[in-house]
Parts: sequence; C-alpha cells; structure tokens
Amino acid sequence: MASNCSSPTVRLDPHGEVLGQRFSSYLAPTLKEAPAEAEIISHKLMIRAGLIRRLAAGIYNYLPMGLRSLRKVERIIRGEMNRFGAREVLLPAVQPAELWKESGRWEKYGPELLRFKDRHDRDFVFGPTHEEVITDLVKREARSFRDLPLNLFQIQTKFRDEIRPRFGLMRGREFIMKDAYSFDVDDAAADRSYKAMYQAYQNIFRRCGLKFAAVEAHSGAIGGNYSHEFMVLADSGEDAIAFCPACSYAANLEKATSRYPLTPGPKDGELIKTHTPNCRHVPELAKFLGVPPSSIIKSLLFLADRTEPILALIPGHREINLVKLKDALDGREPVLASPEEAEKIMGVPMGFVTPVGAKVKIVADLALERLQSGVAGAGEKDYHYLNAQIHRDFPVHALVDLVVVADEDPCPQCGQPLAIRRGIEVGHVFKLGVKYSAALGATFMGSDGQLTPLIMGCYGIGLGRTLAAAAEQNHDRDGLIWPMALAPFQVALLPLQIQNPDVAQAAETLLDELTSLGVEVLLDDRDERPGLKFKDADLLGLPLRATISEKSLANGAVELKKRLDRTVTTLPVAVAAQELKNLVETMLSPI
RNA sequence: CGGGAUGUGGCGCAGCCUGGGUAGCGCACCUGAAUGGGGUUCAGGGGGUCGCUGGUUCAAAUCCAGUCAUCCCGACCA
Repeated sequence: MASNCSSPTVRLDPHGEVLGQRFSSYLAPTLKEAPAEAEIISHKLMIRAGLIRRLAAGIYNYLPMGLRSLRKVERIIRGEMNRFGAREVLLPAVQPAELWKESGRWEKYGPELLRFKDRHDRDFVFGPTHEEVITDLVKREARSFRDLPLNLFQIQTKFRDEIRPRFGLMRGREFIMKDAYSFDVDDAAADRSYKAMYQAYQNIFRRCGLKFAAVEAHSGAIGGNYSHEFMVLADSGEDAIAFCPACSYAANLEKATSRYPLTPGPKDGELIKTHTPNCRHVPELAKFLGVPPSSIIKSLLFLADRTEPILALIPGHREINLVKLKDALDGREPVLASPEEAEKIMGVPMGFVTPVGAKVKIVADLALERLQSGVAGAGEKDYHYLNAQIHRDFPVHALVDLVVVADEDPCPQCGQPLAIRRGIEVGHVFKLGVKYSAALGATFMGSDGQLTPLIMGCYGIGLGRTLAAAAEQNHDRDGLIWPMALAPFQVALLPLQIQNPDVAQAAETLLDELTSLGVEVLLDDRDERPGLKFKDADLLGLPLRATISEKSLANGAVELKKRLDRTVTTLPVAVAAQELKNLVETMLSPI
C-alpha cells in the first residue's frame, strides 16, 4: 500500500476494515453510567461501551465499535453458510401483501406484521421473515429435480412489531437476521439439508466463542414439524431449557418430556365419593386425604379459541404446558376458563369439577394411564372421588403429553435427573416440510415426470442477539470481555503519557508493526490520564491490552495484559508485535 | 393489548406529594493552569420553552384533564 511521510498510512484488512484505529477520531462514546432504560447487563454494557444507541423502542443505532463486532458475527456466519453449500441472495424487505394472503399468514401473523400501503393504496408488509418471497422465487426459477437441492440464505434487516421489545438488541423490533431456506426433492434429502445446517450452526456458535446448546424445540408460528434451537446459556435468558447432565438430551421446556415419578393408585378400586370440605386446591386436598399430590387428577377447564370448552387432566404435582395443550387442540389457543365461566359450564365451583360423565371433550396427560387411578373432583361441591380411573370412569378424546417438566425429573433418554437452565435463543433450525410450497404451489418436475411440492427447511440466526448473548456471557464488573473472534479490535494499545514524544513514538511504531502483521488495534491516543484509559479499556473489553509508558520504556518493554484473566507480562519492544500477533492467532482458534 | 411505573441540559438524579413565586446537584462538555500507572485537582464557562397540549391561577416543573414516549411483569419470537 502506498504511503507518504506526511500523512499516516491507513491500513485495511481484506474486508476493507481499518486495522489501526485511533480512539480520538473514532465515535466511541463511553459512559460512566448506563441509561435507566437498560435492565440487563449486556444492554447496559453495550450502551456504556459505546457500541449501540437507542433510537426508538426496539430500534437501535450501531456505532462504529458495535458495527465492527456485528460484521465479525456476519462474516463467521457467511463463511459457514458458504462452506455448507448455501448460496447468498438478498431479498426485498418490502413485500407485496398478495404473497402473504396466498400463504394465509396475512390473517394469521397478527399485529406483529408491520403493514402499510403505497401511494396507490396497495398493501405491503415489511418482511418479518421470508418464506413467502423465497418460495415464490424458487417456484419460478427451480422447475426440475436437476435444479435441486437448493439452499439460499441472506443477511438482512427484519421488522417484527413485537408487543414488548426489550433488553436492547436481545429483542428488538428491527433486527438483523441471517435466514436460510432449503428446497429438496424428498424427505431424506431434506434431512441431509437440515443436518448440514445443524452442523453449520454448531460451527458458527463455537467460532463465536459462545457456550451454547442445541435443544429440541417446538416449531411455533413459523410452522413445520421438526426443529432445534441454539441456546446460549445465560441466567438472563428468556427461555428455559431442560438439560441432561448425563447424556446429550436437551430440549426447550415447552417441548421437554419425561416419565416423571408419581404414586399409582389401586388398580380396579371402586369409585367412591368422599366428603372433602373446602378442598379446592391440590395441596389442601392432598393433606386432607393423606395422599401424595401426584395421585390427584387435576381437572382444568379451558376454552379453545375462547369458545369450545375442553377439560384438561394432569397429575396434581405438575403444571400444565400450554404449548403442548395448544398442539393437542390443533393449534387453537387454550384460554383458562375463569372461575365464573367454569362454574357456569360445569355446574360446580372450580376445584370440584369432574371428568366423570363430563359433557365436554377431555384431553388427558399420558401419565394418567400410569397412575391407574386417582382422586378426582366429584362434580359436587365439597366432594371428590377416590379411585377414579381413566377409560373406565371417564373416556378421553386425546391422551397426550401435557405437562411442564420439573427440575430433576428423569431424562427421557437415560433416566438421570434433568436440570433446568435458562438460555437465549440465538438460532433456530426448522424442517418445514411442504407447508409453504404446497400453499404457494411451489412444485418441481421429478425424474418420473410428476409434479411434486418441494420439501423445505428454514434456518435463522439473530445477529444482534448473538452479539448481545456474547456480551451477556462474557463480562465482569469492569466491563465486557470479548471473545477474540467477536472483539471490535483485537488489541488495545495504550500509551500512558501521550505528551511524552518517546512514548508517543513507541506507540506509533508498535501500531505500525501490528497493523502490518494484520492485527486489529485500537490506539488510545487521547491526552487523558492513565486511570481513565484503563477504565475505558476494561469497559470495551478488547481481549489484549498493550501498555507503553515511560516506566515500561525504561526497561525496553511493552506491558501485556489479558482482559480475561488479568495476567500481566512484559514483552521486549522488539518482539512485542510478533508476540501479540501470535497470541491473537491462538486466541482465535477455539479450543 | 392487560397490569405496574417513569418522563427535569448528553448521562444519572433532586425539587412535585406536604405552602404554586430566581430551575438545582454529580458526571460529561468548553477555556486556563497544574497533574500524569486505575474514572486527577483547582479556577472559570456554555448548555434546560421541566415530554407535549389544554385547563385552573396574578403566577405552574409543582394542581387538574388529555395525549405522546420510555421501562418493568404476561402471550410472541432470531
């Protein structure tokens, strides 16, 4: 690169990013205190370190420092997607409503979908996701099995008008997502596409230096029949995960299953009505009758889509899982009936509702068969049945898994106790099947001459969320501690007495050496006192800090401090650049 | 959308309720001097239609009404 002696060379990396940046001319406003709006640590630190600023609820500016890290996440993702055979495209953010009407999601997606009209009064949406657009594209352009398999991805801004955006980049309304879509000729091929993306995601999050788990997930509103979520483990996570420390089992709590313990009642015992005054709730009923809560059959009245009454039966020691119940109701929304509604429909106060002879549909948890018999409401105030037996005393319309797994329930794979932990969902892979291809008529001509719907998969990663999750997982009380792969710069270079020409010159020389080796450096060239520079360096959390001072130069040395473990070593000036370069390399390759 | 709260210089807050009358503190910012290894000190300085609109009043940051915005708790999701 050409240089001239009067102006400093601007060295760029292969991506066009500046390798050696000067703090004084960089927009990196650090804050002593976080704004009151920031609640969780990653949000506070990302604002304090000058990475992001809020513009409106759930809508953020990325400042230069934040953008550098975001670009790193982006490059890691792009690299792995390309490695696993996906092709990058860029689809429009603004989409005509027709496509959404065709897929049925114009009605289904709800108020989260940002809708607007153009000057001709035509309906448009700002894309929250791109199944419609991509399927439309592929159905036009990929007509034959010879064009398949196909996996297309993009990295682009989405908008979802979340009811409650929160936690900074964690749940924004406008956010940047990598979304990929695969198209295959049959199920086996679709499985291969799915597995490839699963592996790509493992690589991506590993390279980002995150502690994460891939967990079985519920498919949610996107639809489809099989999916995994990639969860970054963090106490502030919005999701709960059931986790087996002994084997590989991990699932979103919404999805997790278990043959949890319970105390079976007698087989073929006689149905007996017994007086249970004021025993409305499981704990008092269990105490009154001297039975374990698990042998009580809890009857909960729901209204499917607020209309059809449904009685859900679960053992008394577990909570109902509304997601599972919703699936059992074919996607209709279960709303718990109010005590007044329940009394009106069932004719008895809540707590004494009975499945025996009930005129409404009954959905029961699988465990009721293992239970053999149990205590159930008798349909009469202050009375319960003993030995109520599923099938014999009350028929059920569906027998399915309905409960929320509890801490230490046995793992469905190995039987060891499960642990429940919290996580941040940074990625999600779905096997979609033919949901969109069938709705939008996306078919291909097979080798047999038949038109068949494409088998689809879709795969998302939230970039800002990944960045926030990394911050959430890597910090201490002084600030951020970036994994080398995501750090905005790899080395913080701190000349402590910038007004001393020897110190300033030594820093310039080291900056030049480092950047010529391709190391990313932030030079704190501000005329500030050492304490302030140290504080800012800690807050920014660049993994390596090189300090040059009158003191260190007297020993011909540069002081090196690692942000993570705070270990300090000194390097002779002559070899400092190369040593730092080597360190960066080793810290980049994940262990 | 339901429940709870908050809006006062760039950031954090006090003042309001409980007497309606000059708008205050810390940090940041600017100038000067000293200082120079963990948010330095002193002196001086700039910056606010107190979210907005309307009302009550001689007089409103303060009382009343409406409205907007932001945050927290629930359903949704990358």
